Amino acid sequence: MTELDPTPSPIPDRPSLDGLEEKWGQVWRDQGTYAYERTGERATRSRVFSIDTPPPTASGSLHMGHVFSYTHTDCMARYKRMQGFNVFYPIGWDDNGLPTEKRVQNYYGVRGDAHLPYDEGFEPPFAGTTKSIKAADQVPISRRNFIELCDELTVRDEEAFESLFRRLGFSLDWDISYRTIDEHSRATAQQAFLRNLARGEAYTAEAPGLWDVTFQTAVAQAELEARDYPGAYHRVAFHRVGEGGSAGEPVYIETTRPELLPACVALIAHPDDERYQDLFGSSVTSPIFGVEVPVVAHPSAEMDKGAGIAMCCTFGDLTDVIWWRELQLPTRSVVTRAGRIQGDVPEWITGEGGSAVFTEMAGKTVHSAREVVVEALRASGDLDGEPVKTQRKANFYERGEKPLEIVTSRQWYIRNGGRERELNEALQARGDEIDFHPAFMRSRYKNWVAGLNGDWLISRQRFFGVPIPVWYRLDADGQPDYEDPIAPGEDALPVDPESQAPDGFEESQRGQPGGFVGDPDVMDTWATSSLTPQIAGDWRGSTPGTEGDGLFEQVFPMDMRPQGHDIIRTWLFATVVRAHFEHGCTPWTNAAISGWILDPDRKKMSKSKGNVVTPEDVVKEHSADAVRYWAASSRLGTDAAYDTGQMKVGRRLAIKLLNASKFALGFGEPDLEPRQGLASVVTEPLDRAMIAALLEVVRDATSSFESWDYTRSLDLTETFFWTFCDDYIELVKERAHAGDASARAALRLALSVILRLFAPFLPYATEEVWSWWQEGSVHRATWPTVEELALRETGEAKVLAAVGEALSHVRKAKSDAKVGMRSEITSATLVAPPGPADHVRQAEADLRAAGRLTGALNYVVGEEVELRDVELIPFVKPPKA
RNA sequence: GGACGUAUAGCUCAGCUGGUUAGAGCGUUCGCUUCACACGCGAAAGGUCAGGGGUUCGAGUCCCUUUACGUCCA
Repeated sequence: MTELDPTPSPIPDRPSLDGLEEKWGQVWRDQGTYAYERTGERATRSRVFSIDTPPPTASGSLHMGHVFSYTHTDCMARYKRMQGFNVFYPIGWDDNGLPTEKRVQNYYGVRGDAHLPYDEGFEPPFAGTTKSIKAADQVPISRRNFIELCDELTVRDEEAFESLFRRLGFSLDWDISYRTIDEHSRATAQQAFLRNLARGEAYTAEAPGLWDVTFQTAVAQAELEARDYPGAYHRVAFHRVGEGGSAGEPVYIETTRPELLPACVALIAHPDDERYQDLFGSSVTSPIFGVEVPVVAHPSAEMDKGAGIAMCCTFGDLTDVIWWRELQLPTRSVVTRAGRIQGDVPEWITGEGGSAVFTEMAGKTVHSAREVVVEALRASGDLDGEPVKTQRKANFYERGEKPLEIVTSRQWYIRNGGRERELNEALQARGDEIDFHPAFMRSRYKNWVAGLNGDWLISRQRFFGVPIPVWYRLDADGQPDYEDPIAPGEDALPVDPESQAPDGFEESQRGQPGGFVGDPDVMDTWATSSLTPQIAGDWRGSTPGTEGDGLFEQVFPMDMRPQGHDIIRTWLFATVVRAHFEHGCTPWTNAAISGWILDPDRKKMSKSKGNVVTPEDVVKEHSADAVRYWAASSRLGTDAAYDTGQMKVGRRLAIKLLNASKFALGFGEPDLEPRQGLASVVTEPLDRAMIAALLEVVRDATSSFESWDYTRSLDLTETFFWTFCDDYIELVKERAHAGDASARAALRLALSVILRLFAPFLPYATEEVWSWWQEGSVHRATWPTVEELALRETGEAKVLAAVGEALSHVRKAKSDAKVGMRSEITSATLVAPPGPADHVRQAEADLRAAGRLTGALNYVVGEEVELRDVELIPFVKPPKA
């Protein structure tokens, strides 16, 4: 438990938010205020609230979206902590993968090249000193040098995040941290993979797949982005095989990719299409290249699009892959992994004319090759009309700039229900076991799972990632045996198959016939980050010094997964897949989905639009409590505008809390018998009424938090607080000043509760005020309960409301008369229904004091409350002495 | 084309299972140096609840439909 701060802080003369972040940040850090208790009676599943914190991409830029969603999580974490839970709130960094590689390339001006040897004393040409560098100017360095730079830069990037997160007061346990590239994460990811492999959930296959030519890596379905891409329809003539093999009647197809003509393996039309009935089963020849291909029927051909008949190439798009697989067509690839046409004339092109055109295309990019083919089609008369420009949808890697090609390669997959109905249904059903907040986010999950059309491709041909932990035996000819990979033992993890030899082999046998090779690939980032509960919770039980403390059983399945809705298809789904296979359950019971931050024009904030603000500056300008207030004012699942106005409101609220607290405490303590509770001396009707109203707030604010609606909790507390300041304090200040125990006790009782209700949202201001008169941290105090507000005689909340309304009419009278509030009212008549009138009478003395009603106050029964026949003496400021 | 969401005051948003005269904050206007706060206090103006239809004694709220916007998937 937290030790008390030994130095009491006196109430300052002029309370301020300045310096609170430094002051309390240090105290929380020193005292371990938010430390998870790994041992002891609270270290048990039922008393733990565990959070699967999103590991930010350290190489990415800090933006308001981080502030937004992490604040949401922190409010829940703080509430649960005050509810008595032992909160497991780790911090992780997602630093492996392509984003880091790209940043390292640009920052240092280098490029990884697996063929180069390690250079021990390598100094990069730049260090953040260049804005952008062309690929050609990047210095090629070895894989190991490259990884060293990745490590170096991510650590630096993480410091910037940590500094911001600490300043915002996120109650993370900084001692429980991981990086998705560190040894523990690599071992965990490899162990999970090897278990998937052993159970048959991971497999390798040689298959056509999406390939990014820029990054030279395979890409998964979840990383696709369909974008508009300019293209042109080319109407091209194929020919029926005529008498004696001569070119017969033309059959026109329309294609946006004529350069793939040499890769054509069939023409496809819909089986019901009247126009092509007589062609099905026959063959046609391709123009220029003269390759004979069959005309076949397939239901996914679109009758109403173009000519209704399409050419199937290996491979132009994902439809080609489906046709190729389902119709068992041959493979005739011509595009290489570099995105260029292969050099040799393929064996299926035999004619002289065709070979000549192909030779001209060889080595060219697909774009240039297209021009060659179009020119040849024009010359041969097989291009009908001119190309018609169009906008087509093309698949892009989400980080890439060129459309993806489809190439055949050997890759690793994890089953995810994209090819098996039963598994798909089981994973959809997992979605029903998770409470999504808001609930409609579940349909995003289900839509995605239901629409999967392939397994999860996890291998990447990159550098900075977790290596796929297997080796392959080489036969006598030096050919690898992919069917029976060699796996390391779990105790040996993590391994790097590129630098370590498998058991039973010597390093000298690497690449030798009869020896072995290591798998050169790394796993996709998601293949590691899908294991954040296992990594943070130490599933392997291998964190040094903590072996066997049973942490995983304390925290798993976790209570909460916070994240954005854009990564439901990736991070959320992938995590479910891993837990489903490994643990047979969902990884968490709740998924809290935050929205996005839009700029004030309702556009998504992004660097390219130049509308990004840096969170550090925002926090410095408005204060952490203010920025948190803005974030907490948006409910889960809703996008929010970046709104400095709302931050100013939060700042004013925090300052008001300081000032009002100082004032309320300044009246002094009530006289109490030893061990007498504050509640026992709250006897005046108005004081009891205020406590009764507060009791309702406690009840509703608590149930709101329980239903994950922290925004409502904040709103209820805030609304009460303003009434407390504007009406209640105004009404009782004279009585409290005079020493009345009921008022003084009520003020302190209410303040204690209000501070705790605000604590999850405004951790700095509440902690500051708490320190003026209470022991320990407000953040380890217990969440307020209805019981602690139980008075000897229960109050009637309506009394405060009625007196407040009467006071409001008094103010209006003065405001209408344009006189100051200090003006005295010598006579007035209050019109009110009997109920409210009676309520006002119960606290008439307080009303008189606050409203400076010195003379007669008459009551008249009426439907509407109003103040009539007001006689007042305008207050005149006495001349300065 | 499909799924999900949104539409309430000039702006940002509440309004939960249908029930007085639709609320808040910001902004605007007017006023007040009230012994915690001018980063303050008080007051006021401001809405055909996107359009249409239906259910109901009663609809911002439920149903149907149209429109617009957003996100995701084809």
